[in-house]
Amino acid sequence: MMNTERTRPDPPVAGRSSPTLEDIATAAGVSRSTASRAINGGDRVSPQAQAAVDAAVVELGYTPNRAARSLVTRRTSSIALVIPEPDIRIMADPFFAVILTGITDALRETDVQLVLLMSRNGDDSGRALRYLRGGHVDGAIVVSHHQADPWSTSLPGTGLPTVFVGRPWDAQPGVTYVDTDNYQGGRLAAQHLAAGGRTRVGTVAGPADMTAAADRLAGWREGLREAGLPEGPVAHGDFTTAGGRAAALRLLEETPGLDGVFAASDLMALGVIEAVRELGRSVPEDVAVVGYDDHALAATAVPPLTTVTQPMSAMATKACEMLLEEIDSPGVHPAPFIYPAQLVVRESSGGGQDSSS
Amino acid sequence: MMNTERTRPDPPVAGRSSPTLEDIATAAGVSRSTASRAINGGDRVSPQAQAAVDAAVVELGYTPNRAARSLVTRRTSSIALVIPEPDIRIMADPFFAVILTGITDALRETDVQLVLLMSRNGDDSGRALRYLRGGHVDGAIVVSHHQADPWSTSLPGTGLPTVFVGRPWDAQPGVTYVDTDNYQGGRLAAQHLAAGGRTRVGTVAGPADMTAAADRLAGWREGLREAGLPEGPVAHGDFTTAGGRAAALRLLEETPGLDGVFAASDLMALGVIEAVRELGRSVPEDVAVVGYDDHALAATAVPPLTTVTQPMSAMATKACEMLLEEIDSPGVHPAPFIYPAQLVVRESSGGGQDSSS
DNA sequence: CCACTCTGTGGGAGCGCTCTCACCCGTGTG
DNA sequence: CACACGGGTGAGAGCGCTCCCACAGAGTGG
Repeated sequence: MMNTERTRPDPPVAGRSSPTLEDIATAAGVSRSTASRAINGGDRVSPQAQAAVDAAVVELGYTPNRAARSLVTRRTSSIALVIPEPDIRIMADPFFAVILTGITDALRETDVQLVLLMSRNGDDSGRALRYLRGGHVDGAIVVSHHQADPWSTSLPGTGLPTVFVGRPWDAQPGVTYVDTDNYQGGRLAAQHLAAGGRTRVGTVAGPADMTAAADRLAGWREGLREAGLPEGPVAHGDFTTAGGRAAALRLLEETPGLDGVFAASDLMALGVIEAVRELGRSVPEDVAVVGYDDHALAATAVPPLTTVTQPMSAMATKACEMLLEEIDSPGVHPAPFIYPAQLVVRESSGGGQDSSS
Repeated sequence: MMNTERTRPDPPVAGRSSPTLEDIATAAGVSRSTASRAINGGDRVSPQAQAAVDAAVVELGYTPNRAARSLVTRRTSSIALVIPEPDIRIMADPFFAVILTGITDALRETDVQLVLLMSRNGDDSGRALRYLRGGHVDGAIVVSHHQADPWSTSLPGTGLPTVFVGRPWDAQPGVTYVDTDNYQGGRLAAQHLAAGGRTRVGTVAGPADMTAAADRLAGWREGLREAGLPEGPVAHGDFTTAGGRAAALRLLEETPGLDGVFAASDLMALGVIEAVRELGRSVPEDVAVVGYDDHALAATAVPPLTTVTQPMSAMATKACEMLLEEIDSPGVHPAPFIYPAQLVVRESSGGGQDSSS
């Protein structure tokens, strides 16, 4: 009646003394070896033995002790997600939760756990690096790679399977990554603006030290060249709305006659729209705006944002699958996987009659 | 044939054969026992031995094998962050990254790792529960607790140290949690609106199955009562902008004369503002709006949002600290920690001349 | 009929660590 | 001078698991 909670006789901390493999073996009337085989996908196990072990597992509520298993297999059944901390603060909104769900999806059917590794600039990345080297995880997914980050250079050398989300700088052959075709995305934006009759266009690019930003900018320039348009002004933002707004203000001050702006992220595009309005001009009538990401906010923005898709969740899932593959067959380095870029036309570029409002 | 599986001399996967404690001991000229003592905060170790071991550790780049240590100590040096997956998709923006950084801050000086555990509704929470029970982590932080979630009832019984961020339903005495004074926050919102001369007020409450939402609503009602205002209409949203907008439209349809709305989150408040404008009315002139969270977006919204602060990052840090404490001294259950609510007055409620724009 | 293979099984070693225990030295005490 | 005492140390026993190896028995083939 008092529900005495057992007053804690056993291990004071995590994991009240749970049944061991030995217990299972005894209960099933087999040896520890056979029990182990039965539990680990039973090769060379008779149906009776298998059934007995299965029953014992259920009855005793057995969970293999990861530490013990890990000690001998030298596998940890966990992978790390590495994120530079400044990024999470800044890019939190569009990026992070989506990546996480993507990874979780890929991990759902495995028993692999996700360990989060946030690294600050400088010293702290040494800490993270040491952790990764220490064999505490079987592999790593690295996200949001800046030029100054040590990951792309120091991680592949350690032999730790690593997959980058977004092409890292100086990607050595053999380095695995997942990305979208940012170059093509930038090109599509330019083509779209040109096709809409815009002639004085500029761009709010992303941080110059990220490949995604650099590629989008390069593609954008190429697209303009192809369309016979002048290159136009470039301002850099930090992928946030505030940064986009500030960059757009610089752009519009420099080139007041601008009639089209390509922002390298949807959040920045939102900032661009703000800026344009603050200057008493309208979107898309006076200035067409194209974003990037196809973030959830893009469709509901006012006006709805024309944007280039970037299937973040799918990319994360893919990255995770590639990592698991690389872990399972070491030495194999899957080729980079690049998702095609795709333009979603909505009203912010003046080209959309698809959704009325 | 060529690539015969066994040509690989050392562990094929993570953790290329790193030095063991034995290696350190040999290098330092002491026994394994002494090396172990020296490494683990050396009690009863002579200065010379300590120095020799320290030097060996640095020289060989030794990292203790967590699995081996964990096997004998029955500690894993990792904690879980449990998040219901639907939440992360919905509440991603304001919530998640901030909590994560808060936890990371608390963990920075420890060697404790964060394992992410996303649980779907239903079956999957069983999976997560089994993992938590399995002794794979030393403790858990549970976030965004809905009434239907099994955590508050099933986790405390397992003896696994657990801290909730946000008071769980049916919080038993002894259950540890961190929260803000949501009741007081709701009350402040009501008082503020009343003080601003608003008389026909309504609220866009959060999901009825979350304590934070329920408490804010209860506080709001109490505040109205105190101010002598009628209770006014209530609509429920899901904490998102779109949900807030929809709820506000219902509210304004039901009570067209509304001159003040309290939204239980900033995102919903943004949706309320949208809705008000769609109906051709203005904020704050026609309708005053108060949000909740003091999200980054609140300050930069147009108009800047009056809101109640909720120090999410600090709460997460605190929760993590309490968890570590509970892990270190089992049996001790820190009392719930409640942050006070605080109103930040900006322009959306018509009360703010603080920030011009 | 004696090799063999091949399936199913159990014994045992050992992964790298912590922790108990016994031991060796000082030094202090009766 | 014998004794206890306690700081510093090393040997050894596992923690729970996987995996190698040996071995029994049932088929195959020469």
